[in-house]
Amino acid sequence: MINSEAARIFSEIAGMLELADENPFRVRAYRRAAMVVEGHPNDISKMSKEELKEIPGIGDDLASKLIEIVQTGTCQAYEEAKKKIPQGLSLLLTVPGLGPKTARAIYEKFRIKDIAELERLAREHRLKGAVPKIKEKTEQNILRGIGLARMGTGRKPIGRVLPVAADLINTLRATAPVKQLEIAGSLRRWKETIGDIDILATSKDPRKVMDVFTGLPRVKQVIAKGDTKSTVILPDGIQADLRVVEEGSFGAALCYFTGSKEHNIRLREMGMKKGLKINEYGIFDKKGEKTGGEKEQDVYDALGLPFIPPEIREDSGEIEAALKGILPKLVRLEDIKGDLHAHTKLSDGNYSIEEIAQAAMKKGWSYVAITDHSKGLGIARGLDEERLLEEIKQIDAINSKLNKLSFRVLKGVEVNIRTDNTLDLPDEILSRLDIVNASIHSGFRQSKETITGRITAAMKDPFVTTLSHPTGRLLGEREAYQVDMEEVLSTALETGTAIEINSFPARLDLNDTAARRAGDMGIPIAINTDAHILEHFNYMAYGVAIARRAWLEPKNIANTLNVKELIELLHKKRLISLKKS
DNA sequence: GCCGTTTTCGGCCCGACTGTTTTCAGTCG
Repeated sequence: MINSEAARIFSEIAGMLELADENPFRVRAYRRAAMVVEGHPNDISKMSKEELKEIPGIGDDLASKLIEIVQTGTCQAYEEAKKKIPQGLSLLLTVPGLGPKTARAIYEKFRIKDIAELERLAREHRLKGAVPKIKEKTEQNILRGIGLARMGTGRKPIGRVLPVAADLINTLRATAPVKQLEIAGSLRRWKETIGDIDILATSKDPRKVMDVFTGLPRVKQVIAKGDTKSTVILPDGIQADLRVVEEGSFGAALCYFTGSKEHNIRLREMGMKKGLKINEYGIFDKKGEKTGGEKEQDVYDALGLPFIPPEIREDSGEIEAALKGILPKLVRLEDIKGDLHAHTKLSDGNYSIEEIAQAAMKKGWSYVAITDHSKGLGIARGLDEERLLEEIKQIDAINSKLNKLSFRVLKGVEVNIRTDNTLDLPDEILSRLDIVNASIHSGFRQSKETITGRITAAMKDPFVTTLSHPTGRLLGEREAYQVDMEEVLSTALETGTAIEINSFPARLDLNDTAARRAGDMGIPIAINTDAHILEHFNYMAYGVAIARRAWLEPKNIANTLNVKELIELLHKKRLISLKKS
């Protein structure tokens, strides 16, 4: 995706300008541009200069640079900055706790080539004394920063962080003298990866809360401990911040610490124009009198805005929509009526069709699709024609038993898209199924054209109802395969094929930006769990969160429909192809 | 570098914590 590439270039330019001691506001302009380009729902390579300039934070100059990047893959300013700033110096910035000032001071003295060299210098205490303002403690901090960087304190998939955070919240609620306690930060916004856990609390005894927090047995390291704010490292290198505020400030602080930073800056700027000062302590009028801040809604009320759900606080149009009163009515977990992607023990799942049906009913759903793998996926004991026909019979039998319960098991398959563009099972079998999820499980390294060709060919099959995990990525494990998302989406629209948001925490595929694009185009989205064991049905919350981040409403989501409407929608393409032939 | 019914120039969010300092700079969020 060219957007993330352009964002990377801008972000690197920002870092290099900072090292060159450039105007900090110029640095900020590049940083802001990097974020808005990264999060922009449209493909920038398809936008004109005028359209680019419409994006907040992109002016004449940066619009030209974006065009340059689209056309040449890089831009003059980036290449020149790279020539000016030595690589060793840029590398220093990757160490947490080392900022531009210190990095430059160290570099000027030692001309470091890599991090290993920095580590050696710090370990041998050769920084202390040689570089101003570096003493023992700073050397230790540098070594710790290097360690953290190696451990990967980078962003982690939300699926790994959320359970840790939930556990932490429960413990604090039980053991610390807190009144209110909430998760804030990117976790509250359900970003797909999380940098650290932000927790906000109110308490009559903040110091005691700090003591309890930093003293928890699971805390591996205390990075900072103050009267109202502390930072610790938990197992797996997960960082957690806890902050205690006054009760009257809780709402303002919750808003502030939920972010995003860009969203907050917009709110503060709007406040300034109204003569209000908004910070984490509250809302203050011209005289400096506090006018609110106990509830999060106070902040939005002061600005004349409706409440904006945390998932869309990214300054990607939500403030404009709120001003116009056209915020989306985001889909909720309780809007979901069923799951269209689940595996039984006939392929690589662990439970029977009946057990899955029972678990789905317990969730309050009215249908579940059984979609075992097809034969090509030998490793998952994929089903051939014969075994699939047998499974269909079983489902028919179970449905006749369930008839009275107004619950339906849908007959389905997750059919492999083979490397030669064909599907793993013939149409005559697929035509007997309610749900046909097509997906790629091989040839991940093929060219963009080849993969895109395989996917679009599959969607042109009249019996394929859904494209599953469209990019094949596994967060933190495997990159997405190369695929022309724009072409995939337009083919989905033309053929009437739904696209999946796979809720598996390591997948979250489609991601939020692509899903938003798909929703804008009017493509039906299926939020599926891809369950292999019964507990996986709980992952639906992750998929719904991605859909919310993508601004999707119930009407965008196929599995908010009842079973009759659902089948009508997904089988429309079958009827059209019948008429043609 | 961006942005503007107060401005086309002069602003740009701002507070907590740490470490090296005797009053503050650097980093982070």
